[in-house]
Amino acid sequence: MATQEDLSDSLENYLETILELEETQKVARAKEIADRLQIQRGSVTGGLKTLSEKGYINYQPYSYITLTAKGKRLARDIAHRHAVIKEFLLKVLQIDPLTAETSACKMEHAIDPKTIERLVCFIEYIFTCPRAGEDWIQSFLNYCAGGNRRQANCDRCINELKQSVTSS
Amino acid sequence: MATQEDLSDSLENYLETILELEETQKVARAKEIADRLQIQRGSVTGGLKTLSEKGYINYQPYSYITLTAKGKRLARDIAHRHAVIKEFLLKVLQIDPLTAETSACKMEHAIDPKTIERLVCFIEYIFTCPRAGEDWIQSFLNYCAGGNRRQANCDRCINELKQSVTSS
DNA sequence: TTGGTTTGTTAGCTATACCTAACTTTTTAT
DNA sequence: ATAAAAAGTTAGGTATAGCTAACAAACCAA
Repeated sequence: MATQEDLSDSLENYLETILELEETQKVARAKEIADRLQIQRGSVTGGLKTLSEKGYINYQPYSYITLTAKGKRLARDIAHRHAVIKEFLLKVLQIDPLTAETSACKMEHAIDPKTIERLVCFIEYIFTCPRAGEDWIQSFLNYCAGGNRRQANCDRCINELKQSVTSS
Repeated sequence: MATQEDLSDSLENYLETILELEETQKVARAKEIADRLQIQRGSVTGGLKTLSEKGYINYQPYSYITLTAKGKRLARDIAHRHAVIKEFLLKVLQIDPLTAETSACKMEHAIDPKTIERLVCFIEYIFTCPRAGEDWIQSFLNYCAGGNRRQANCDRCINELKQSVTSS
C-alpha cells in the first residue's frame, strides 16, 4: 500500500539503478544493483523488499526485478533530476565529468522539483539567448581563471555580438 | 583526535547551527540547537559528544558550547556553501525564498568544493558581464513563463545593450 | 535559601542502512 | 543428471540519528 512518504536517498538510488538495468538488460538482478551501488549483495535484499512493499517494484524472492508503473514514473523523475544537474554542472559550470557525475548523484536527492524545472529552463535559456550561448560560457571560464574582468573587452565583445545577430 | 573523515549531514547541521548561535548569542545552548533543528533536546547531547570528540567544539556537560578553531573553520565553510547555493537559487534562478532556504539546507551537504567556487564565480560573472546582468535575468523569467522565444526581440535587445554599454 | 522552572543528560527504544558469514536456490557446464 | 559456481537470502552485528520519559543540574525569583 505504500506509505505516502517519499523514499530515502538510498531507496531512490536503488530505483534509479533498477531503471538503468531495465533499460540496458531488460531486467534487473540484485547482484548488478549491488555492484553498481558498490554495496554487498546481502544489503540489497532489504531494500528490494521495502520498494516492493511500497509498490515501486515487482519482486519475488529469487526472481528478477521489474519496475511497476509507479516505480518507473518515480525512477524516471530521479534520472531526470540527475541528468539536469549533471548537464548544468558540465555544460554551464564546466565541471569535470567525474566530479559532475559524483555531485549529481548526491544532489539529485536534495533538490526541489520546482528548482529542477527552473534549471532546465535556465540551461535552455543560456544556449538560446544570443546574449549568452557557447562563447559567453567560454568567456566565463576566462573570467574564472582571473582573465578579462576589464571593461575594455566588453565594447568589442558586444559589437561582435551585434554583428553576428543582425547577420543571422 | 578526530577520525579524519568528514562529518555526516546531521553533524554538519549541528556545527552550522552552533556557528549561527555563537554569532548572535555569543554562545550556543543545547536547547536552542534543538529548537532550530526541530529535534528534541535529548537528541542533541549525543551529537555534541561526537563533535567534541572529533575536536570541532568545546563541550563540557551542563555548560555552554563554543567552536574550536577547527570547528569554526568547518562551520564557516558549511555556512558559505549554504549562502552560495541560496544566492544562486534566489538571484539567478529566482526561486522563492522559502524553497531556496530549504533546498540550500539540503544541497549544502551534497555539493563539491570545486563546484561551490565555480558557482561563486558564475554568479559574479552574471552580474558583472554586460551581456548578462539584472535585465538578462529578468528576460529569463519571461522565457520561463513561455514569453519571448522569438528571434524578433533579440535584435532590439542587443541594440539596446550596445547603446547602454558604449554610453557608460 | 529554597523551591519551581528551565535546561541538560541519561537510558532504553525505534528505524535505516549498511556489513559479514552461513546457507539456499538457481544456473551452468560437463 | 549432477556437481560446482553464481546469485540470492537470512541472521546477527554495527553505526547513525532520531524518539520519549525519567532524572539531574542550573537558574531565577520570592
